[in-house]
Amino acid sequence: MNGPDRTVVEICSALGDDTRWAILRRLEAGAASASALAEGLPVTRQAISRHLEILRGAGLVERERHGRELRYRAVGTRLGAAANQLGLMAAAWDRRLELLRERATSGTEPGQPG
Amino acid sequence: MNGPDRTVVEICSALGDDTRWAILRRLEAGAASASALAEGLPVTRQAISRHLEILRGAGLVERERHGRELRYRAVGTRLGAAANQLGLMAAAWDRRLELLRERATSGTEPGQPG
DNA sequence: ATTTAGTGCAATCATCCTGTTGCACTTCAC
DNA sequence: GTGAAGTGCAACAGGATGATTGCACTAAAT
Repeated sequence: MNGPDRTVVEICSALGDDTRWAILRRLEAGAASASALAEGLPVTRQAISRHLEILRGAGLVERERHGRELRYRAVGTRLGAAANQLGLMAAAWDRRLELLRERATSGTEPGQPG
Repeated sequence: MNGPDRTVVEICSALGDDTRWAILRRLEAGAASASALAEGLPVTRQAISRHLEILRGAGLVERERHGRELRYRAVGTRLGAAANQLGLMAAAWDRRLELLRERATSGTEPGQPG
């Protein structure tokens, strides 16, 4: 658990917005174009298009031409990897806390290194 | 996979910032106060204090009095739950894509519902 | 060729976020 | 009590972000 991948920060940043979650929820029901998404959300097509670019940059979404429209679909690969990494990190944090408690029980004070 | 928990969005938002990652990385090496953290990071103590409040609001960090100082430590419980949820979501997305490919192979076009 | 649907790009605006400085308050040490 | 360390709160500046409008471009349908 050295440092967080750049990708993870990017994914988290992308998932830190309500509108983007709304978009992803729509995409869970099937691929859709920016215009189609705009008809069900309280923002303009251009705003959604921008959000989709961010999601695509984070690897959460891919697009595909279908005639004159671009259909976006949610892709789980990157998100799965990020989730795994976060899970490991969380486990490490909890493990650390357990170790501290064990040492506390054995009477040794675990001061700050540095 | 109905909708994302409010907590997950908050956690993602909290993890979408580089300074906060830097703080968490420090906390992985041991609990520390805002002032102590400020000595190793290129931002002021007040800025760090604000970040710590955000991390605390997301449940990624807890604090504890030690004399006149407040020591913060990373807690994995919430993050673990969020990671799990994200992992399930990612798996669902990939599963959806597989289903589409299966149907495509059997000749049926999976148009958009709606 | 004209119309229509879908998209992209640029400029603009309001808002939020991050970081700063400055000051007041508490608490430990002397 | 005095000084120093640690913290909290408030006001402010700068930059990033989310959303809008307006216009131009491409591709399918008539």
